[in-house]
Amino acid sequence: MSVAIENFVKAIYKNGKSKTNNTKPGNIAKVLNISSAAATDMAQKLAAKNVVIYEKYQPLKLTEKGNKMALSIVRKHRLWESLLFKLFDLSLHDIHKEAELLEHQTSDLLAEKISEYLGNPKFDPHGDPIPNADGEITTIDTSIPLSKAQEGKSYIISRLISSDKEFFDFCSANGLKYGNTVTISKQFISSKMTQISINNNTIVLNSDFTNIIYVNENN
Amino acid sequence: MSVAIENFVKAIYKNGKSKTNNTKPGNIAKVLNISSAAATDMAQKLAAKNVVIYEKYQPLKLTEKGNKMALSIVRKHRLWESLLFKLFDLSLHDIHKEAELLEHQTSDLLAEKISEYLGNPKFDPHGDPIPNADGEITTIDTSIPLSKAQEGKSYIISRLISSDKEFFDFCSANGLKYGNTVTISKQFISSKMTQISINNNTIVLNSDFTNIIYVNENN
DNA sequence: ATAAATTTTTAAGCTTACTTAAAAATAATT
DNA sequence: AATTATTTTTAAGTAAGCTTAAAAATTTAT
Ligand SMILES: [Mn+2]
Ligand SMILES: [Mn+2]
Ligand SMILES: [Mn+2]
Ligand SMILES: [Mn+2]
Repeated sequence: MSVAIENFVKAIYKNGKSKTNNTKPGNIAKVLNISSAAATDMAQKLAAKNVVIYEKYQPLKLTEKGNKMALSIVRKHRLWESLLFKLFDLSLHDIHKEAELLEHQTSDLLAEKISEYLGNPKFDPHGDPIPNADGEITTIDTSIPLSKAQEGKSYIISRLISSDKEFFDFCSANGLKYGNTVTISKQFISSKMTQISINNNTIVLNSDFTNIIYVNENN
Repeated sequence: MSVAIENFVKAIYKNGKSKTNNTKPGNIAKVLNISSAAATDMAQKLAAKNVVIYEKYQPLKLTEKGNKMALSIVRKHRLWESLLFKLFDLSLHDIHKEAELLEHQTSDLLAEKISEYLGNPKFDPHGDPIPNADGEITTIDTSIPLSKAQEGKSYIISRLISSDKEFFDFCSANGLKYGNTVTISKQFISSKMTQISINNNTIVLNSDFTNIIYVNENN
C-alpha cells in the first residue's frame, strides 16, 4: 500500500475517533491538503480494495482490513515519536513531523525492534496510546481535558492533543509536558478560562488550550 | 526530489566509484531493477533539472548539484545503518534494507541529530565512510581486499562491500566483522583462495569473498 | 571492413495520484 | 416547502514513473 493510501486510511481512522467525527471525503481532503475530488476518487479505489466502505454522500468507514492498516501505521508513528524523543533533543512538533514520514518506511520487524528497545511502551510522548503488534490498544484512557478539571485539585498531564508548533513551543516553555503535575487554581466558567499552577508559575489558559491538554487525577 | 530520483542519482554515484565504473543508463537500470527505457527517460529529465549530464549513448555523469544530492543521501543511509546497528540486534543485511528506505525520509535536522548522538562517526558498520554535512568525505581509505593481503600478516577488517544476505550471514557466523582481526595463513595463488585465521578458527575463502572483504594492516 | 550481436533511444501506452470545472446531491435558510 | 448555499461527485486532463516493442546506434566478432 502506497504512502498516499496509508495517510488516507490513517486520516479516516483519526477523524473517526476525534470529536468532530467527520469522515466524509471533503473533511479527509482538508486534513490531507488535497481536493475533495481526489478524496472521493481515492475512497472509491479503496472500496474496490476492501479497505474502505464507500456509499455516495456518506461518511467513509474503514473495513476490518482498513482498521488494521490504520492501527499498524499509528503504531509505527508513535513508536518513532517515542524513539526520537528519547534519543534526541527534538521538540514534540519536530518528532511528529519526522514520524509522519518514517511511519511509511518501517518494516514490522523494525517496529518490533524499536518497541523492544523502548521496553514496549504503552504511550508515546504526547500521551497517545501505542497499539500493540496485533493492532490492539489495551490501555483505557481515563484522562479529562483541563477545561473539565476540578478547582483546587492536582493532576498529571497525560496528553497533548495537537500537532501545532506554536502550541508545543508554548507547552515546552512552560513545563506543560507529559507526566508533569499541574494544580487547578481557578476555573473561570463564563469566560472558559482555567488558571493553573505549574512549577511555581501561574498561567491562565483559554479554552483553545484547555480542550487539548488532558490530565489524570493525581492519586 | 522524489525517491525515484534520489535512488537514481545515488546509483550513478555508486557505479561511478565502483571498479566496473559503468554509469550508462542500461547499467543503472539493472541496479535499480527498471527498464533501460525508464533509465534513459529519467536521465533526460534529470539533465533538464541540472542534476545529470546526459549525452546520447554516453555514460551518465553527475553535475555538482547531483553529486551533492548523492552524498547527502549516502550520508543519511550510512547514519541510519550506524544507528540501527548500534541500537538493535539486526544483521548488516537488514540494516541496509531499512536504511535504503529511511534515507529518503530524513530531514537534514534529523540526520544531524543522529550523527551527533553517535559521536559524528566517520564510518558505518560496513566500514563505508560517512560524508559530513557538507557532503565531503575526509577520510582516506587505505584498505586492501583480502585477496591482496600478505601471507603471515595480521589485518583488521575495515569493509564488507556487499548487500547480499548470504554473504553477511556467513560473515556474522564466522566473526568476519568490522574491526575484528584476521591473520592470513596462506594465499593459494593459482586457485585464488585465501586461508585465514580468525577467532582461532581457520577458514578458506574463495575470491568471491576475498574481493569484497577489505582490511587494513594491523600496526 | 562487414556483419552480427548488443545496447540505447524513441515511441506509444499504462497506473497512480493529483488538479480544475461542471453537474448533482445534500444541507441550511428563509 | 421552496430557495439558496454548501458539499460531493463526475468528467476531463496532467505529471511522474514505469512498461513493452520497434528503431537507431554502438560494440564485438568474423
Ligand atoms: Mn504525532
Ligand atoms: Mn504520514
Ligand atoms: Mn548499506
Ligand atoms: Mn533508497
